[in-house]
Amino acid sequence: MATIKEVAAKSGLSPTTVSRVINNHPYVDDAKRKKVMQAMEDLGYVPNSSARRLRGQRTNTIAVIISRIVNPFFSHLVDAMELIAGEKGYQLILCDSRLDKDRELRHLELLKAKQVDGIILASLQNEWKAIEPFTKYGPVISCNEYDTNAQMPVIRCDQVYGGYIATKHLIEKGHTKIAYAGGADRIQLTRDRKTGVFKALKEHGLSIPEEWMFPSFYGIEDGKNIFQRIYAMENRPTAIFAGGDEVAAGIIQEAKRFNYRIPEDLAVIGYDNQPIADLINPGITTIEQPMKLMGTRAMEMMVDMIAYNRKVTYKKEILPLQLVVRQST
Amino acid sequence: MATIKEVAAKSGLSPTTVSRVINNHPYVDDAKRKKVMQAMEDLGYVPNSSARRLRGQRTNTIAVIISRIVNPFFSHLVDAMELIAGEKGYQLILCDSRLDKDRELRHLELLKAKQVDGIILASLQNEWKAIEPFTKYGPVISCNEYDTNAQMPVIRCDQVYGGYIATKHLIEKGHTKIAYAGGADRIQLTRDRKTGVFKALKEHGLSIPEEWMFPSFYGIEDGKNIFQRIYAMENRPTAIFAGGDEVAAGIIQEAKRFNYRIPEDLAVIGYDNQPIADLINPGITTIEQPMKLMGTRAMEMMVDMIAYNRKVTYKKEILPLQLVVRQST
DNA sequence: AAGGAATATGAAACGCATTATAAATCAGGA
DNA sequence: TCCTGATTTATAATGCGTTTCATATTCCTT
Repeated sequence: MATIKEVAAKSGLSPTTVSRVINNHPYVDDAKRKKVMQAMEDLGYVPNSSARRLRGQRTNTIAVIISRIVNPFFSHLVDAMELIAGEKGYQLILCDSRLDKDRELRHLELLKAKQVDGIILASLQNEWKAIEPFTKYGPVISCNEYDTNAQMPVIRCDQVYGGYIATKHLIEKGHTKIAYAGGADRIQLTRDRKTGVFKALKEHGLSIPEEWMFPSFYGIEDGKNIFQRIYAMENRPTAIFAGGDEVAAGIIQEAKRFNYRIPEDLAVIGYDNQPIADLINPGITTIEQPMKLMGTRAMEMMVDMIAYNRKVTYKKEILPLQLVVRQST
Repeated sequence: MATIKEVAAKSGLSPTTVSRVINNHPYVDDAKRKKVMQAMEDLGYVPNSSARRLRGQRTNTIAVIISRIVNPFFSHLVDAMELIAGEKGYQLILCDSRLDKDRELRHLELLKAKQVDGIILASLQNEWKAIEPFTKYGPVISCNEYDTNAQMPVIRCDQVYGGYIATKHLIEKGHTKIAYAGGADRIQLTRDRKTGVFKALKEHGLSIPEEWMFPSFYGIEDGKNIFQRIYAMENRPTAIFAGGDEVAAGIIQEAKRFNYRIPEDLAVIGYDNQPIADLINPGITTIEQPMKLMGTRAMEMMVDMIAYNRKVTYKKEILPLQLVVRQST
């Protein structure tokens, strides 16, 4: 309600001086500083954010685009980002692409309108070609998801390695009949995981028959379906690599319903190490992704890029992945 | 980069006309409208959001304050809000109070600085007295959480009823030795649930010894602790009301580790009907809260209040709760 | 004591789009 | 033909802090 002018009038000083007080500039007489503070207090004055943004060409706001906030993986990622953003004095705009290309692009427009200082992409439905034009309006970095030929900084994990150690673990447990249930192949992250899986298999002279490949499956229901399909087979796998703990959980739940023993009849390995992995019985052996760390680093990097006017040329940061062994394998 | 002036120059018209084109005002010659559109296209012009905010005194941004985004209850709530906000042309700022009073108040400051048009409070760590001063700066409504003597609109569920039907269910299953694990009593929602619990008990001449009251427990770990404490007792309850599915899940997991049979040795009822409730074994009997609906209605109400300049005097909206029976009772 | 740096303050310009006001043009009615 | 009202466009004011520039003091330094 009150403006800087009114504060100036009330304290008998100019708007300039009031502004100096607000922004902790030096060169303000102590007595006058106190007068201004008193006037601000009396009027309940708070600087208008829109005016500051317009003048300062900064919004102190960062957008994060994820694909599904109800996925615990993303909520943990966002949780870490929100914490750091707050510490650094930024607001966080939450944008959910809902796995939709156009929604994702619409959210990127925030940068053009200078409504945010930067965007963290933890959803990557579009190709680099579609995203690249936005990068000239401000910093854009990707987090978790990635695209090798994209020219943007990225914080992610080594998915090839993740697929590799998961499969290696199954092989070491004596399995040779391994099935694969991953996400869509159009996503590089998924492709890389698959590469890791096959790398491990190859090293041991193994492979996966077409019948045991289940692409594009995500949720618990999908997991249940997968088990149904396996159950109907004549030649069944003895182990399965699932590209997510939710899918793994679905497989396990359904398997139990059919009195299939886990891991004796079917070993299941998940991915992400989400809370459910430790909750269901048997616990899911899985690949832990450092979501907190990823969110933290991504936000820190973004804040740095904004501060240094994106002259910082971070390339990429690859965070560690590790196997968490529970009872499902 | 480009401003409205440059567009005006390029199209040989005034900023006013360009503005009219942008805002679809009538009274613009068709030929000129096209010229302007062409110029905007050529320059890749997008109106500066900060300038529009300053001039229009509107931000098209709404903040939602929740207490813990990693709690599936809140992520579903936020998911619904984000969807509606997007449909109505608003951005959503995510604020996590992390169960901290001061953090919550700091987030409320967004309204004073006119950084948002309104705030949805799905976290309520502060008393009405502390929140009330903010309401004169813009619409504030509460969602899920509430405070009966707060003078603000609210979208919530009938928690007394929830506690009542949950407990009634346990009693109908033949239990008389019922324990209670809720949240902090300083939260009205929790107090009301407790009131419902005791109402049902009283109707059957039952009560809960002090020893079986576990206040202020929230997560899975808390649930595990609670079981430990029960297990160490001489006189153990045969059923427990947990104020959240996570706590219920923790209790169940730990109980299983000690070969306690659920529900034979200990019946457990949760609250929220979160995904885990259906995932773990045995499935958790719980009280379903309509999170999607709550989020949707809260956002719709907020948008309406902003549109009608909060002359709308919505009072409160109470949404249905219902018992979902699974195997844990 | 004189010159220069450091300190202190205000007037005015600026960031960028919207809007109020004014003015010009044109159609239709008396 | 003159007047009224609808249509079209432009100039200037506005929203509200921050920053530049100019000016005035005070404090050192040699």
